[in-house]
Amino acid sequence: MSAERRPDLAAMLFPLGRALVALEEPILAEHDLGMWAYAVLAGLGDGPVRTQAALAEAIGADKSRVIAVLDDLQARELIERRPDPADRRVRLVSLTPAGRRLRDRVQDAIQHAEQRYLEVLPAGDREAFLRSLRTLARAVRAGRRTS
Amino acid sequence: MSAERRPDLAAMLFPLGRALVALEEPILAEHDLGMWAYAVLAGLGDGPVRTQAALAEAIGADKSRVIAVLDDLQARELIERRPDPADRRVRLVSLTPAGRRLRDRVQDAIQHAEQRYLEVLPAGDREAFLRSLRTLARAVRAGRRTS
DNA sequence: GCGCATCATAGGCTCATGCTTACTGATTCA
DNA sequence: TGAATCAGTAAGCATGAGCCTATGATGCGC
Repeated sequence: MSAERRPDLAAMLFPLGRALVALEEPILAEHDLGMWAYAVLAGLGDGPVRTQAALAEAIGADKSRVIAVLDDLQARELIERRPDPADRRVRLVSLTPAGRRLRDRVQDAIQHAEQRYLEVLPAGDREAFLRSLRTLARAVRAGRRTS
Repeated sequence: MSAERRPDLAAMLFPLGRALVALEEPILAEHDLGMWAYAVLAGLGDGPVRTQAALAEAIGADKSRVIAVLDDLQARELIERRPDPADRRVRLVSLTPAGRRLRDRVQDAIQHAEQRYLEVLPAGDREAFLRSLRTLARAVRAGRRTS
């Protein structure tokens, strides 16, 4: 047991991630949302409003790539983009009520679908798994900042 | 607690995966290995020999994309590619002793680096997390086959 | 007021990926 | 024997991601 030969983390995480994304795709397609669009909606949920560059970085997207997504979401009245009265260089991005509703609906559907995967885990492990994932995700975000 | 608002699994898995890959890259570069090359070396470890198409599918790569990788690994005498005497259409791919040594060395280095991430988890959760990951990764592989 | 930094935006460039087609040699089956 | 199938190989194409630069508008320190 000294040298437990487990597969590398990345070797297990990536197929899992791909499978999860494949799970999300049909759900997002139903609501005419792309991955990035959904990432924006979900990312806006955490904080109330923010600046666009920060939003892009928060969801791990390229600054220039997010703009087209925001344009589309704005045209569909799912988000609002207003110039900050305090600093008119930045745009305050916020969810509209419709955007909030859509995000909730999609997120519910996705998390319901995810249950199918989580069900293969014993209840105790499932708890610990989700807790660990959140801890690690937070650590990654923190690491990005300091490095 | 009825509606626990956790982030979607994919939203946590993907940044983690990216961070893990970023962790591996410098280690692989030290040994002149690309991601796919390492995936092949690691993938060959499980079974003793196999057919190329099966290998490609096992590591989630495209059949045509793997060939160049195999060519390179073979040129460096890390793998062996021999026609199967039983069915001369297929090539039996196997690690050479040098290939096995390299894979072990790299895998040790990678898993050592991964510890830095796992350390943020309490010991009990870490166990459950790794166990869950393996279970889920297996479930994904199984799901790919049946669907 | 002037120069420098910052934000949003736009465009382009490169690369890896996934997908597709075609060709060759080998096998299997009718 | 002949036809269909299959593994490996090679090449091409479309897509999307990351990255880098430029521009216009604004804010801030000097």
